[in-house]
Amino acid sequence: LKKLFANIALDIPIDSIFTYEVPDYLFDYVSIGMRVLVPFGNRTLTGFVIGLTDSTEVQNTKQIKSCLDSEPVLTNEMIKFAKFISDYYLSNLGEVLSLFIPKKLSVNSEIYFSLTDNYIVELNNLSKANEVIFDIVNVILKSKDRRLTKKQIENKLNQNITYSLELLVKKNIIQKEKLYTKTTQVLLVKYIRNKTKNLPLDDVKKEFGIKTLKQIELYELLIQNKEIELTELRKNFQIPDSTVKSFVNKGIAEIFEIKKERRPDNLFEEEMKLLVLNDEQKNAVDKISESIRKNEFKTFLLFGVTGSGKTEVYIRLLENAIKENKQGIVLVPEISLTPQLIKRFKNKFGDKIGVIHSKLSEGERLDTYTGIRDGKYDIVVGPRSALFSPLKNIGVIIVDEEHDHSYKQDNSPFYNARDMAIIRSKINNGVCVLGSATPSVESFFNAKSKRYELLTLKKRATKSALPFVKVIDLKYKYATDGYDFKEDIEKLKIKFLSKELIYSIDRRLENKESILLLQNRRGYHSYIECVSCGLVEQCERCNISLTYHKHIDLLKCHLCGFTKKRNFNCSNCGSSKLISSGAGTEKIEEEILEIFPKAIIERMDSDTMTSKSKYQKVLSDFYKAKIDILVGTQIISKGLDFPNVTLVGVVNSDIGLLLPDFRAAEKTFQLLTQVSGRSGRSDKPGEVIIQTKHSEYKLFSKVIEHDYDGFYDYEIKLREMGEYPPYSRIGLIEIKTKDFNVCKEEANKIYFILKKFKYKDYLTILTPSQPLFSKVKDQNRFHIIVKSLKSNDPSGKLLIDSFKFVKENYTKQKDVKIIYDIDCMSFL
DNA sequence: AGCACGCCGACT
DNA sequence: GTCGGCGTGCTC
Repeated sequence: LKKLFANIALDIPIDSIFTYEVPDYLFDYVSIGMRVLVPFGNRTLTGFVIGLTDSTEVQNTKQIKSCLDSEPVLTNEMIKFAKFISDYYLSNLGEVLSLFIPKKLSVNSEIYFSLTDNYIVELNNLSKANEVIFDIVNVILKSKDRRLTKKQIENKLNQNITYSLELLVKKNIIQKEKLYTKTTQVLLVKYIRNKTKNLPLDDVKKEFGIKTLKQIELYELLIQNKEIELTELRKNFQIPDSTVKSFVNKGIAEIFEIKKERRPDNLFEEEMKLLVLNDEQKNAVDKISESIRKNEFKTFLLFGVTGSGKTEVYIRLLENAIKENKQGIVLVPEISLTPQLIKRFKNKFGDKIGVIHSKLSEGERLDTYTGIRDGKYDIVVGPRSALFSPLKNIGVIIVDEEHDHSYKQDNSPFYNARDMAIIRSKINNGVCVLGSATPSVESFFNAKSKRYELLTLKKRATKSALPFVKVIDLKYKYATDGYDFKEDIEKLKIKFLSKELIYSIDRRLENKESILLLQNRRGYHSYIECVSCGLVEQCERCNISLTYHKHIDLLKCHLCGFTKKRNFNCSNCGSSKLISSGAGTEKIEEEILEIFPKAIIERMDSDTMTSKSKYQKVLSDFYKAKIDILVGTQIISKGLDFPNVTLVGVVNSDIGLLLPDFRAAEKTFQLLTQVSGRSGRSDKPGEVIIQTKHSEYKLFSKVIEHDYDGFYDYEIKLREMGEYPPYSRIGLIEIKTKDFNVCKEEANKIYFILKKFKYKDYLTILTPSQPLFSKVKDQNRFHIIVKSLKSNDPSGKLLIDSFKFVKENYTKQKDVKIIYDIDCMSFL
């Protein structure tokens, strides 16, 4: 008798594929790309079928329990793509494959504990019962379905209960049951319709004996409408359920269900503008569209200054792709996934576009997913996760703001969606378009070396000029004395705003123009220092000072979220002489309000933008010029297009500039250029005022001149000298554990394993070091950085193999966490 | 990652 | 003997 085996990838952190036997009844049913339920230890897990064979070396294979899909949810293309990611980023294949499927669609088993029917009797029989036993019984009794998992009980009682639980099971007081996790379901909406072939009311009265007012009302409604939603009957027509029920019982009407798609609504309104492309835009659209038409894999770098109309180019490209019966993905950084951008795409593509973002409900997520899979949408817009959309015929993948660091996932799998967009395009013989006003040094290097085709948009689409940028060095801020103010601001204790900036704000307010103020730091004061002993209040769990947040009157850790009350005396020496320094958005908002008490000011940072609607409201109000000044973190720097903004102020551009990161200058240049681009987008000329204490840095003069090329030329030389990307790949191994010495020891062990790697001489392996945040959430951290020159190792294979070598040879100690991060973005 | 199993030590 | 805390090793 012939047997069939399936290779199954599971979403668990084990680097292995498992082999299961396919039972007879699934023989003709199971195929590659389907999800199946498999027994795993004493659990049941959802796995992906990635291969079928008729023989196996594996002994004692178990059988697949059931098949979850009637047709594959993963295509060969997706599996191939996932294999690449799994190999490149050293992550488990099942973990990568699960990126293609909404989490809540996976079925897993969970063991629940509930009370037996005669638990009271058995409890009394118990020779000696301790407190824990009663606690467990009580907790289960109080729970919703009278059943809980072990973890849930442990969380409620705050103690380990393994033994007592097993004892209770043995004594027949508690029983175990295996239940499956609930998956998100399709939404079915109930409708009612006439069953009497629209008999006139009088006949129905006679035949079915209806008489009450509500019944007559309902019948009239049924004649007027083919079908009505039940909730509508209740809400809009006040017809009670009992009336509906009586109709069903009498056979006058019937109830049926229709699948309803949950679509998130969009509050932002913007008129649809008819835009004519300029020559540069037209050229870009033509060139890229041609490659799309020819099924030619190619990567383009669309380098367009802020306001040059990149979005319009994207829209035309997608239009052309649809004409060729192809589909497209648009990746955007999460924070620029604004209602404004979505609205623009929706104006153009209407119902053909699916939007994904982090604030979708589970139901909305599922419906968007099935919509994409069933071919309802041709375009998907979303953050990095949208790269895994189940489109069948991808012609183009667009990565907007390709330089943005949010494309890199900061937990496993550590993929960079920008780089993987290129890979997925290649697999699909499609085109990848990287767009930015401030391309990453890596991408621009690739364009210059002809790996990508460079397309440049130098002109602003609206013909408005680029804003006038001025850098003010706060070391010499009194040089700007002599302005004539209506109120004497000398009397106010203004610490963070230069007179020049204040003066400009004043002018804009007078002209009823809007102002954007960037302060890339949350909170009120960044730290509190004791004058007597110099102690800075630190987080108890992290190696970072605490930030004071005035609106909640608490000190907050920006790494772990820990909060504590503010002390008025130094916790070290007891001195009451404490000084606060450094300003966050809260403090800036307050200073502005002191100077301009009549101005309408909103603050936008992750503390205030707690909900989607709040975010939409502020944006919408700012667009309609109901807000004069918007103060915010980098959340405000990208993608927003507000015609009334004529002044952008950067309160402190040194935040981030002085960090020990080879990309610090690049990041600052990008942030300043991006935020500058928000100014003067319509006919009114824009102005930008940048405050710094380090105007001697090269990047400032390049921001003033809007000279990306100049900045690049300067920066690329530093990269070459330091053997940094794009000349090399950087891999990071992070070792995390509670105990400092253990952490150091393990880091050294791994370092010495790396030193035994066969091709170690081709790599630069740096000795283990403590990162800037050497402790986070009570975990000490060590970093080992490995650089691999692309001239030696073009595909990165050597670097990846060296990490694989560590994985194979390092035996993990308990509680030590190891992270392998290829092409890491940050070393902090 | 879970989970079982088994060893050990503390406490009646 | 009872109870709870870990460490170890396995999962097709």
